[in-house]
Amino acid sequence: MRKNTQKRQSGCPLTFGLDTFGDRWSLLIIREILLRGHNTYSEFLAAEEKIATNILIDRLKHLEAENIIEKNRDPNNRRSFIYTLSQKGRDLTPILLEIIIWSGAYDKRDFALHDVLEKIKADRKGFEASLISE
Amino acid sequence: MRKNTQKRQSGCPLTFGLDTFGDRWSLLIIREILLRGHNTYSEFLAAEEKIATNILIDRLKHLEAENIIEKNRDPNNRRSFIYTLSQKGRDLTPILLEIIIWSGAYDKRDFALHDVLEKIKADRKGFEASLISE
DNA sequence: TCATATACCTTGCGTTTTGCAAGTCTTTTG
DNA sequence: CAAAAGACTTGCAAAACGCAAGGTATATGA
Repeated sequence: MRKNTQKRQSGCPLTFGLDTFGDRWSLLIIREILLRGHNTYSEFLAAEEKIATNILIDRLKHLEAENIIEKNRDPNNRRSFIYTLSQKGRDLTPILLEIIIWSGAYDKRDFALHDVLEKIKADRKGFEASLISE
Repeated sequence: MRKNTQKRQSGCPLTFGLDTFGDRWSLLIIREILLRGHNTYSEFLAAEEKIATNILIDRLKHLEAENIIEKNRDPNNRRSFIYTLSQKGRDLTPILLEIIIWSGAYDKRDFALHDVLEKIKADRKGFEASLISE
């Protein structure tokens, strides 16, 4: 497991953000929870980007340590855990939406989350508020 | 140099963004240009995060290949090159500002870019527009 | 109750990326 | 014309990543 991905302690808020969630996987996990309603380890594993199990568990632990996600037992299935976003995690919504908007403008292929982009275009503030408030 | 940091081709706009600028250094280079008016290799090297020379040149080439920055000779000093943001690069402004806002809320230490955060709080839209338009 | 499946991890190992130090090449300056 | 400035390049060790193969609980169906 990565050694806590050394924080650079530069005192810049951009650096702080990048050190906290700025790796190749953290925001994808947050996407799964925030925009797809996925909440379990196995749902995250099934995402189209195919995260490796050791990386996934490392990022889940890291995000939990940063108080961005919370881990609780599933009351209906004792094998399973439910990962949810904290307020700190939900407050990442504007960042995710801005990345989606930017990519929507410059990626001329694709489209997953097409519905999300449509919702953003239709009512950015309302959609954002619905995600941020619990 | 990294092998073009394989794009995951998942068709998700979030993935597209992360593949394009979502590493530990790209946004810091963009910060230097966008928020600090720094435009040269040696200015980037002098940033407080202490990027290594091989990583810096790799990211500059990558961002140039992605048409996010442009490289031109300094007309006043033929040793030097001037890196500037393209429109595509300036359009990353909202993402940077949202990260700064989030970190401003959750990083209870210190502060570089304190002036930037103040400007955002005072007039988010106006400040953002001034950065995005050339 | 016993085999099988589900869900969440851990471990080992080879590959890739990063970080550091040192060196090169060209242009400018005193 | 020697020294400095500016932009890289190279080599090597350390860290992070990615894959495949376990391992440990809990549930489920015969």
